[in-house]
Amino acid sequence: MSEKEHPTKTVILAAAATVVQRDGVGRLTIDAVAREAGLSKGGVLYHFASKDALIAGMLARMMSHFTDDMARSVAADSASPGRMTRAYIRATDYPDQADAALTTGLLAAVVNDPAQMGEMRAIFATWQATLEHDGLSPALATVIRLAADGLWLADLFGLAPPQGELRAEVLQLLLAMTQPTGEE
Amino acid sequence: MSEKEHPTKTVILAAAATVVQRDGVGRLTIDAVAREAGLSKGGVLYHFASKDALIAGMLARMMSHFTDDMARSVAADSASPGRMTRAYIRATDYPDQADAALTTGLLAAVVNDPAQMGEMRAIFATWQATLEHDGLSPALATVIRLAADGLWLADLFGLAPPQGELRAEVLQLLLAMTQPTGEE
DNA sequence: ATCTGTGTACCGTCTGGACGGTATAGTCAT
DNA sequence: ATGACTATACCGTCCAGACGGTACACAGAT
Repeated sequence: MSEKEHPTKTVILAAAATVVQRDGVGRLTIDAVAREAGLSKGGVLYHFASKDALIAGMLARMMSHFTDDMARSVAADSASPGRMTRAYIRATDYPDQADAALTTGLLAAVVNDPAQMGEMRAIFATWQATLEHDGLSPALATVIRLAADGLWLADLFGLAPPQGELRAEVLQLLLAMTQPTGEE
Repeated sequence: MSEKEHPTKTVILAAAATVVQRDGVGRLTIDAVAREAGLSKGGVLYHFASKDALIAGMLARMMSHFTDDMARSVAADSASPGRMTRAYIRATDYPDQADAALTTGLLAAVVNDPAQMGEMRAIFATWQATLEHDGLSPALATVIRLAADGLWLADLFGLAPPQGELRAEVLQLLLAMTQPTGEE
C-alpha cells in the first residue's frame, strides 16, 4: 500500500496538514503550504498539479494511514467476534494533535472539493458494512462505531475531548462492549 | 431565550444554512446568501455588519435551537438518572436534512472564523460536565455522548449514516444504555 | 394640510486584496 | 542533459466590505 512516495511529496502533505491544524481550513492556500514546506509555490505545483490534487493526496495519505492502523490492530487480535470493531476503535484513537493532523484531509475536502466526498462516503459505507458483520449485533457495532467517530470529531475540533483518566475509561468501555459477555 | 428576532434576519440565517447545505461551506459568500434570501448584498450587510457577524448569528441560532430541544426533552422525562443523557441523544438526532441545516453554523465557523470556536468549545465542555453528573458512570455517559455526536457527524457529512430500521435500533440501544439495569 | 426632519430598510456599484493557475528563465546536483 | 526545483511576474476571478443613494413611514411644528 505505502509505495515509497517521493519524499518531497510527503513533506508537502505534512505541511498542508500543519497549515490546516494551525491556521484553519480556510487558510489552506498553495502559498501557505509552500511557505510551510520551505518550497516555492512553483515547487508545490510541480508535485501537485492543482489544489484539488493536493487535497486528493491528503485524503489518500489519511486513508492509507488508517487502513495500515486497522490492519496492524486486526493482526494483533485473535478473538474472532468483534475483532474488526476493536481495530476500528484503536485506529480512530489519536490522542495527540500531531497524528490528528492526518485527518485534516477530510476537512479540506469538505471545504474545497466536495466532489471528493463521494469517495469518502463509499469508504465509510464499506467500513460500516464490515462492522455490521463482525459477530456483534449490527446496532451495537454501529453504536461503537459512532462513538469512535465522535471521539475523533471531538479531538479534531477540540470539542470537549475526554482526556487522561476518563479517556482511558471510555476506550476501555468501548473495547469491553465488543466482548460477548457484556461486563464492565 | 428566543427574543423575537427581526424577521429579515431569520430569513437571512435560513438562507445561509441553505447555501451551506446545498453548495458547501466553501461557497458561503455574502452574495450567495443575499441571492438565496432575495436581497442585495448591501441588504444582508445592513443586518449583519460582517461575515463573521453572520456566522455568529448562525451559531447563536443553532445553539438556541439545540438548548430548546434539550429543555423540551428534559421536561418530558421524569426519571432522574440519565435524564440529561437521554435528552442529549434526542436533541442531537436530526434524521432529516432540513433540520440538519441548522448545524451548518458550526462548519461555517470552523472554516471562516475559527476564533468563534472558543465559545463553542466552552459550551461543549458544559454539556460534557452536565452529562458526567447525570447519575450514570462518567465513562458510560461519555460514550453515549460521543455516539450521539458521531451520529450527528455522520448525518452532516453523509458518512454512512445509519437509516431506517438500523437507525431506530441504534437510538433505542443508546436510550437503553441510560437505564440503570443494562438490559436490551 | 403641508413642510421638514429622522430612522429604517434596503439597492447597486466600486475598490482593493487574496487566490488559483500559468508562464518563463535560470540554478544546481547527478 | 535531465530532473527537481527557485524566483518572479502576471492574469482572471472571486469576494468582503465600503459607500452613496433610494424609498418609505412616521413625527412634530406651523
